[in-house]
Amino acid sequence: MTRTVFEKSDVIPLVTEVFRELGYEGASLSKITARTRLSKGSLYYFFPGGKEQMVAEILAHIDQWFINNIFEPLEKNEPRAAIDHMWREVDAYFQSGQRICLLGAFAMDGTRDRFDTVIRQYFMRWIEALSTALVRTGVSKETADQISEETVAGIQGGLVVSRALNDDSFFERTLARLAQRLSTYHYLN
Amino acid sequence: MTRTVFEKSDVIPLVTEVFRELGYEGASLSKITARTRLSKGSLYYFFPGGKEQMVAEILAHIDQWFINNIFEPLEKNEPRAAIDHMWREVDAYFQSGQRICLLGAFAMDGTRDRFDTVIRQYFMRWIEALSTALVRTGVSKETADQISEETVAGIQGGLVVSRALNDDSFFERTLARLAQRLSTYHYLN
DNA sequence: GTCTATACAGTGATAGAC
DNA sequence: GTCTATCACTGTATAGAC
Repeated sequence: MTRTVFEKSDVIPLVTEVFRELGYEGASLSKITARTRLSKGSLYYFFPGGKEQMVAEILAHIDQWFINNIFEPLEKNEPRAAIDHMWREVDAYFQSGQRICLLGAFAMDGTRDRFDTVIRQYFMRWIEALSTALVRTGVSKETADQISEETVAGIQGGLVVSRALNDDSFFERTLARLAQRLSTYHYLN
Repeated sequence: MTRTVFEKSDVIPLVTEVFRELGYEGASLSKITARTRLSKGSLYYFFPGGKEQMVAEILAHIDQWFINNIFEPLEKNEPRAAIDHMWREVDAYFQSGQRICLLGAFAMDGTRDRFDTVIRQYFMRWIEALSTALVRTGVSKETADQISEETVAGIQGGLVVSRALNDDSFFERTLARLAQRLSTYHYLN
């Protein structure tokens, strides 16, 4: 009889996948226990606040990952390199479209109201960080804002349609087109 | 004491709004009865198959609306006029971003598996209908497919981010940019 | 075609043993 | 830090009166 002992940092990725697959309301405690192999007791040990706390911590965790791996590089590093880096990270993170964006998905249903602030901040910072990088390549603020909005929305749309069609190649093509278009702006400068 | 008597065609739009706001799992029968002012008894009279049947009929209804108002015009009418018409209808239908796309939202969670076929067909037909119209303006098949994928994904992404930011103007800007970009293709021909 | 009453499974959450 | 047992409540669905 094996007994696995976890700490919270092990648990979060496990629970995250369940919410990603089933959504906030769809991820019932029994579904979560079944898929994580953790009992309700253990779950409430880590998250005394229940589902709401789980998701709050999951979203904070995802947000932090994007800050570290995408937003801050865009804000601070050499902009063209940071943009290239963003495309690689985005493709890897979303597993070529097989993984959805939890913050985007939660924006679409009643869950949004609960996690309003994190969701808004995440998208605002992504758009602003990308715009900042573009401005540093010499693109005008107005153009940079426009193309950043278009790019971030394009990624989300790619995830939606790719999943709707059940076709990973759709997401790949979308990323390639967006990256191509973005580069036509910053290569000019 | 007033008593309102409905037929199914009256009920579907009412129920649709509830699923749009709350998602499949979030829209419990008690939430639906509260918001539509119809009792469970009445609901099961119209939809003996329960929630699953409700959503199946809702999605079929939405799909049919898009076929009549957007897809068939794109496939049959003068292409540039049909594309202009599409932009107006899309903006009106999604109420400038305040209304989400149910088929897109359902693609993002566990609901997708239940309504797999309708969801896939809807997006495939939209992309193909738009591509067909573009080809008829003289754009090459390859370019038309590309720009159609980009446009449909862009609309979905606009809805996601607009709602995430809680900012209708984001959706409006997204539509304007996509329409502008699309026109640069078919105006050339 | 409307409704209320009811069944009973599944829900989030807690207590307490190990 | 793990678990099972149990709680009150909400979930979907049905029956039957009007």
